[in-house]
Amino acid sequence: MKTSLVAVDFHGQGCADCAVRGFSVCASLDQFEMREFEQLSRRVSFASCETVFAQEDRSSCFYNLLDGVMRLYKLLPDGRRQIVGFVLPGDFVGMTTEERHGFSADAIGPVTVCQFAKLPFGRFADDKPNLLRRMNELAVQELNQARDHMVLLGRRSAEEKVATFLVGWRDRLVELRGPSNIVPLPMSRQDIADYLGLTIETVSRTFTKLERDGIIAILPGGVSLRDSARAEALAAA
Amino acid sequence: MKTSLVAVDFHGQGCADCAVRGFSVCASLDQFEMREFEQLSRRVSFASCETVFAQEDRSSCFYNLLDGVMRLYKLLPDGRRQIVGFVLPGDFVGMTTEERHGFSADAIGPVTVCQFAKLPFGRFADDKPNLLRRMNELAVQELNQARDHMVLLGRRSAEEKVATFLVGWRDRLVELRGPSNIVPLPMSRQDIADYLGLTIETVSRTFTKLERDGIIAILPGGVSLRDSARAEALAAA
DNA sequence: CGGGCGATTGACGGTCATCAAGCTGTGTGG
DNA sequence: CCACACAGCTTGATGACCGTCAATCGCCCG
Repeated sequence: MKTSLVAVDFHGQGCADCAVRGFSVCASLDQFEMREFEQLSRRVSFASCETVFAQEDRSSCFYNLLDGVMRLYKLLPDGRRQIVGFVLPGDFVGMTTEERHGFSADAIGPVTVCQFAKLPFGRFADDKPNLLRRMNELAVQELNQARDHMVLLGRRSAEEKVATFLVGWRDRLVELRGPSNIVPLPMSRQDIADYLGLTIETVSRTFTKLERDGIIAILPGGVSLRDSARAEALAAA
Repeated sequence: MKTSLVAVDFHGQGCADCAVRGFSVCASLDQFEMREFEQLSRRVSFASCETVFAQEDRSSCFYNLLDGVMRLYKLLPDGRRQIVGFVLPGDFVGMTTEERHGFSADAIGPVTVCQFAKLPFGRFADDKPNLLRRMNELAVQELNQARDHMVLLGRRSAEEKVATFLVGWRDRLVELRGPSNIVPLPMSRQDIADYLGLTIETVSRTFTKLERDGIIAILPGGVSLRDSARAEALAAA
């Protein structure tokens, strides 16, 4: 939970060769805007488990994940934790008009982000309807995911929760890296539990049940979807 | 669940005297933009329990609630329901870039909305950064609420859920109608249960428990927060 | 080899869901 | 005015699912 930076590059090393150029916010910018935008950004790396920002921090920056995985979570005063999302490369994080973030973000494994100071970013975006529309699009998309997750948390059984998570996580990785039924799980069982509103023991038991039923195979660092049709059925149910 | 319109007024009867003028999307518009905007909108009323739009409908309109209360919900194929939010006057609903809404909205009691066709609205907004920013603001606000609700659904006990709901609902009504610890509850127990991820029986039992403990008094059509400090403590916990 | 951490498994219990009455208030019709 | 019906809510009895507590396993790394 230290928050020291591990590496800093002022003004990135060019957006042109950025891995997430095509599908993040910046996709909405033209060549010239891009050049200007580049000046606002800064590449920053974090080591595994470092906190990128915390719930109570003043929200002075936005982040665009370039590499690695992050978890976003909220803590109750007594320490209960709810993970509200996992972040993959290309995802835009921290957008808010509030004074403080309202949730924390930390690195699951080493992470590189593209960081923007909120104020100059705001000034830059102010007269760029295409960028504003793109940000709207992203916010609405996240809102839809959030609502889907509410259904999961409020109305689904442990088995459905785990299956839904695995299928959803696979689908996100497929978008990013191409089709495969091998699903790497960089996050811990505790993270999965806190994402699904379960305990670590229930997650573990459910994994083994799914394995016994021939739906998945548990591998070191992930699972394989042996019977993705049945997994998807559980997820849809 | 009929969806017939009850009353229609083409081009509203003026935004100038609109009850929610001050705090909805339109707050970001100047006099001249407003005049143009007025032409895009249309006042529509719905009777109690009518569906304003359904999950699978093509998302052709946005809505601004003028009067009444609505519930937004998602249904699983087997009929389980999760209410993802209650809508009060001034709230903006239906914003999406997707083809279909993804959730349903229906009236709890009679309702009046200000309706916009998506396409002309989009064209109108396209070159109005102030409006786009305002929409961003609203989307981000909703996203924050959604995340708070995830914590509630995933990590809180029945008693905390109910207390949090009552306090939160009171606070929203206070914003709208001024301070009071009388909390009208236009929605049914079933609605509350589906919002909190509980059953109707658990909600009912929890209400009576809170009453026995002197925290609330159950009134016809609502409750009174007798000991709002303790209610808030439960909600914060 | 031994320490340590994360994951798994087992035994047990509590919270909340389920099933089933009963209650209350409101509207209807005689 | 009362009987009746009906819908929404409350209450009770029971049990399942999942949380809790605790022991063990497996693996990595010193």
